[in-house]
Amino acid sequence: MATPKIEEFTNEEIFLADIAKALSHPARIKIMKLLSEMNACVCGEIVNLLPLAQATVSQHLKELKRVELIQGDIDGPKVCYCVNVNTLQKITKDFQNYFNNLNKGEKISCKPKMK
Amino acid sequence: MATPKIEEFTNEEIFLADIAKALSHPARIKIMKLLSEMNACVCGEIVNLLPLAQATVSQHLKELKRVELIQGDIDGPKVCYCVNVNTLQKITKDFQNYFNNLNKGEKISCKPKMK
DNA sequence: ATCGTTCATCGTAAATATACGATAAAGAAA
DNA sequence: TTTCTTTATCGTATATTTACGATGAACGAT
Repeated sequence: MATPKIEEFTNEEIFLADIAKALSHPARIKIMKLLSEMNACVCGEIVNLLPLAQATVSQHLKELKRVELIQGDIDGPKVCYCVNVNTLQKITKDFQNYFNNLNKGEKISCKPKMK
Repeated sequence: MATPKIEEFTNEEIFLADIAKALSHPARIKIMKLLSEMNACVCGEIVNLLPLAQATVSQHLKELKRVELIQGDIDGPKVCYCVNVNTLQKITKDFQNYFNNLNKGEKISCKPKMK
């Protein structure tokens, strides 16, 4: 046993996984797209653009807010959502980095007889 | 109700979400990193580099295999895993595209008085 | 043939995620 | 005020995920 069993994940690994989790549902992928196309959008409009009930969409918005990918601005009885530009730029950079590093490997694949 | 309720998600939305799901756990983020750094790696080595039991790691490897981010080559009693370069290149491009489009918006944030 | 190693799968427990109707809260409109 | 609209939250059902020990299958070594 040359390599000692590792004890924890790094903060970076946890962070990237958490962002990936926030984007791991088609509804949330779409909400991000919608908000960036429309710059901002009230909740009700988003609900109409998704094949889901209002309560469910509200949950998905909450998950995106959790990682600060979006923010909501209360506007009378409505809530206007928009992309959080700071977070978006950070994760864009972080994932570009991550993918770039993944692509750096020598790409010597094992024999391709897949299990 | 100007916008008719949408019925389904697009294949692209489903695909991106599915890849994000495959990367939504620190162990799987790390496995991809390890495999790309080492080019290839037998399962047992991966188990030693993660704070998880062998059965659990095997499950995570299965999830990465499901979306074809990695492949396994049976080598006697061992299994040698490596990154699937084709898939990696595809998703790198797809996510770069997705993030680029997200960043294209006019970035007029709603008033930042958050909920 | 038997044994040890390696890894996937099974069984299972606990936690988390997804979905929706119902309700509550908050403001606009009457 | 009363009512309507909008949205978050509650309650709840179901499904999926995560984790691990135990077992089984495949192979190399003895």
